[in-house]
Amino acid sequence: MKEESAICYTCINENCFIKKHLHLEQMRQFVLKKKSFVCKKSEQFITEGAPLQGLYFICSGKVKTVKTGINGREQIVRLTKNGDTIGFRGFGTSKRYLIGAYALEDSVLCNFSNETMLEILQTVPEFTYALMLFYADELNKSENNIRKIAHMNVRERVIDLLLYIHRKFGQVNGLIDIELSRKEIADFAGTTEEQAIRILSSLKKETLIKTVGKRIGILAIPELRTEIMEHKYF
DNA sequence: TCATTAACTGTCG
DNA sequence: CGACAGTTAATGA
Repeated sequence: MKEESAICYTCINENCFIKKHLHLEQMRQFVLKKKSFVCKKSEQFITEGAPLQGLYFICSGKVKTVKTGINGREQIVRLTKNGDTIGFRGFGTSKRYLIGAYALEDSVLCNFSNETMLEILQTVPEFTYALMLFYADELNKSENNIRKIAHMNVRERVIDLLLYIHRKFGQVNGLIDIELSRKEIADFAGTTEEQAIRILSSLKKETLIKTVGKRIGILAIPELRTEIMEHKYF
């Protein structure tokens, strides 16, 4: 990728952490140190346990982050899209990445080195404060996820995932705008591919969703939502 | 055309 | 609910 096209000042990702603080002139020196590159679909750009190489920001595309379990089964930790940040969990404390990351489609990634991140955090308080809020929010989400995994059955977890990707990636022409294999759906819901397929099939029979190849469209959001409603509070 | 891959189904423990 | 076997459809050397 030409470094030029990924210069932050012309970037369209208004929700990107870097972009949001670009009005501060102190940021200019740091942005220039950024490295951008392309990661093709299904390629891995962070290896679990590899030494930290700073933070990644998604300029365009979609990415999944995973943790590998004991039996070689993968657990998808997050699904992320352009504007999102990756690799922040091990940042600062751990010397190694705690997750692996794969591109779900051809993606452009921006990377800031550990040193550059440190400099930004020490010289731009607005950025540091925003990042702290971000961490707090992420912590809250992850605690919610623990509860989900503990109390929801497989069907409910799949439904929860469908509603989540529907909200996060949106629906185009009646189909959710992300391509996940059935295996990946299973990895996110913490189950096996076959189980995930069965649940999708029954949801389809109940005309709550529809499928076109890999793509999934949600037909009855309220019905699906009520099914997992009881897990949202107590 | 053959081989590979992914979605899907049936069944058993 | 997970694991294994087996079918089907699409894709591509």
